[in-house]
Amino acid sequence: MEETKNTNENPVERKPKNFIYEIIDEDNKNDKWGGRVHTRFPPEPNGYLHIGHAKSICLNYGIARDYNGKFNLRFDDTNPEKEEQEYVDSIVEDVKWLGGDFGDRVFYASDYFEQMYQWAVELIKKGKAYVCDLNAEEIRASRGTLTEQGKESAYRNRSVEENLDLLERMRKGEFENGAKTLRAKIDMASPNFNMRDPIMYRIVHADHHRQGKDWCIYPTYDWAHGNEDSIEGITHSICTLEFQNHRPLYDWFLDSLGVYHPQQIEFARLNLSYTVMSKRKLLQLVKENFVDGWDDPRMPTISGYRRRGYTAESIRNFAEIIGVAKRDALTDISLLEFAVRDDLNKNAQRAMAVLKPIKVVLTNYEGEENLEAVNNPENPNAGMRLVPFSKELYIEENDFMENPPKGFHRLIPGGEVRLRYAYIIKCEEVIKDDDGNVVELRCTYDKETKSGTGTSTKKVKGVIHWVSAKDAVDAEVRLYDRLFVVENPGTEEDWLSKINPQSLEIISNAKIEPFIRNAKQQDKFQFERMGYFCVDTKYTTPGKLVFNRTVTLKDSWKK
RNA sequence: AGCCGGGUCGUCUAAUGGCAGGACAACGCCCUUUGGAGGCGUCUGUGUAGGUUCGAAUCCUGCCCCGGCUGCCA
Repeated sequence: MEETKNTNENPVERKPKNFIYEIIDEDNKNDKWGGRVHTRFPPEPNGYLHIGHAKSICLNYGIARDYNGKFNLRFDDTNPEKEEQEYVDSIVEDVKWLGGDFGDRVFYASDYFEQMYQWAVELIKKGKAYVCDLNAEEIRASRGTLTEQGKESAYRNRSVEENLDLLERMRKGEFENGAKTLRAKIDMASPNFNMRDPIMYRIVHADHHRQGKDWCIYPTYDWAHGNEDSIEGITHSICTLEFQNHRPLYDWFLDSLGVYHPQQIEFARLNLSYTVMSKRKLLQLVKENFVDGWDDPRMPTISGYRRRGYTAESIRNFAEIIGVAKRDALTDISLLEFAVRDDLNKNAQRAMAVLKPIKVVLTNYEGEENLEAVNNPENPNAGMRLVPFSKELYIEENDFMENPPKGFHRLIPGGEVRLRYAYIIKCEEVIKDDDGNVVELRCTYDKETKSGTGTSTKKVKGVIHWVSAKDAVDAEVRLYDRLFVVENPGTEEDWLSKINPQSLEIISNAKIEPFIRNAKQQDKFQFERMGYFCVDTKYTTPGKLVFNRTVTLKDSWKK
């Protein structure tokens, strides 16, 4: 996202990325906004941002960047009962991390409350709004149904003076929660429910995380949102499909006020297979401890992916890959995994780590030596490192099979395999405990086969990783799997029962080559043949390294 | 049932009256001291029935299917 080059290129000449770019190109051609492009990302601070928000951030920020426009971060904080400063802080951090550059343009809907109030007064004066005494249940009952029109409120035709007086007293706190509302006077017969005299203000005696006790009436989304966009001079107000039915109301408020009127455009929200995306459900996973907080590496939150080892770059690329359209979609999680593998493959330092160790003793090897290993075959500039080698090693438990299936070309009794960057070894003896478990392999090495010397013509099919037993660093490794066992858990009645009981496996005795000792939080590695891993930010301590598996390597070996 | 929106490979997305293309996934081959990466290749699609047209994914009509809407949430 940070590239700003090619900004001289005329956007109209460029192939539009999606239907929203087409709209903007058209607007610019017609000089609709005087060439301005100004977008915004308007989260409510009632939870942490998830990957669906990332799509929206990339879209909105990307548009501003591509058209040399502006991008606002705006907190839509109109509901004091659900919003908290903790969420504000996390959102700021996540948007920045993703690369959504809002500069100093952080805004709060709550800062516009006075302006919105004045506009409400204007609407009353124009005869387009009224104070209604009906309670929630009465309003619901009078709204009608899908096929029947609603009934007009008995309070609909109060005088302007009475409405003005009542609204002022609502603001002063003279009435209980829910006792009165301010409603737009539109059309109780409209086939669109949103136009059946929607509520503009409700009475909520609650402390607001920023405004404290200043207000006890709060604007509803429909009343507030267009006002916010108008005040900020937004040109294209991009939101998700479920707001399509609200667009006539968005337009009605702004037209009735006669103020600056941005254009609302809707696109399909992201749904990802094997995950839930609703904030309500994510909140429940956190509150009821199904996961270890909002940034649990199994969560589809931005902070969860970050902690898991996803890069901002890979999430941006993912957003680019999936595109933007208006049809509902369930995006396969493999697209996201591809994006992160693609990035990490090019950039992650390689290391050898044995997750489930089994001891190998080289009966004909004495002494020790340091062997050269490539840090990143995709990047020659990453250089080389030295890996200690000695008589006693660990290899991966499942790189040895006593009774291998056809096509298995790793270590078997009497068979040979190459140790990556080292020698070819032969398994001479299998040592078992009383229960018949393999506990040690006695092997011989062929000193003519040292890696890189070209002194051997011997060829083996298999190459396995290893670590020197006395040099290895112990670490905890956390292996994650998808959080749900069904493709679309969000649509399941009993979605909590679809949680994958094996979504986390903790390995406490992994053995890693010694340079890993200096790894810092969030450092990313490819453990060769095992996958991509990063140092966990929550459980790593000075004395103990904890790694999260970001994603596996693609493994084409099938049993 | 009323209104609004939407239906293109298994998945996501292009083609805006003129060769249905790309990516992911899958599969095969080549290469490989990561069963990774890379290279090459294969497979698979316009919901349906009509109409307009030299020509339709695209325009028109009917039907079918999917999503959203009856919060003082956003």
